[in-house]
Amino acid sequence: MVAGDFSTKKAVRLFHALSDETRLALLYRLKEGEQCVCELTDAMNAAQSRLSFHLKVLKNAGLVEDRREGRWMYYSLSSQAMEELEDLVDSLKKVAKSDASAGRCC
Amino acid sequence: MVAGDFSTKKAVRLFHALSDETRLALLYRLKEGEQCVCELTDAMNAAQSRLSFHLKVLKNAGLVEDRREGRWMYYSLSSQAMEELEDLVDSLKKVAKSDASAGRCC
DNA sequence: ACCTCCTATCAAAACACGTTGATTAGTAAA
DNA sequence: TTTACTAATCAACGTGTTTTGATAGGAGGT
Repeated sequence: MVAGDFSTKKAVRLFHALSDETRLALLYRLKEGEQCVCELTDAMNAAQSRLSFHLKVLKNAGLVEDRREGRWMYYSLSSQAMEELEDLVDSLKKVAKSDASAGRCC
Repeated sequence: MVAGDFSTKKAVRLFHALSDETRLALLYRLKEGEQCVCELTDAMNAAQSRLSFHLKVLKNAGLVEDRREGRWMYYSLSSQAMEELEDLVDSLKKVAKSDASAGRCC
């Protein structure tokens, strides 16, 4: 366990999903609201299979949710994931600033 | 630009550094305070060159700082990086929740 | 100077990841 | 049913990352 409710694996999946330019760009687009894949491919000028791949990574990390409407798939940010991300960063941040290992080490 | 003061590349580097079990374990150990590489290799039962590699990744991302004292290298968390990380997550989190794309898309 | 200790760096191998273009699946309209 | 459209999946390729064991550098001690 890394902290609180998080398994290390989940934390790794979350951070990995965030560690890519294309995926960050997708997330920032989705901040504007729900969008379908075709809107995203148009706006980002990217191959459909490429975005499909990245959206899947984001979905597996829990960062986005999808919804079908007719032929279209709509993606949106998961606000729950954002909370989790914040918690995770908090758990990293809370450093006791307990100055240090007073003794010699090795 | 992804947000505020961050270049996308910097954000990617930061998240990439965080997206690995070994590196997260290192960070959580360093929360207890500054430690030298030998303490970390002992505690984590890991090859020295492996940790050296991961500590370098963390350092390049700005997440840790190092300090030489005699033969030992001491690593510690960078509280500045933690602030930056928090800002970055904030910039992702602030979703207007502006409901959505009213119109048809494609 | 020599030896020992701690750590960084290197090259090679193993592995994981992202891109591409083609195919498949599912939906809707004609 | 046939056709058109949107999106997911697949395999192949190229690239980047991680691990490993060996080597080199730098600091102290003898």
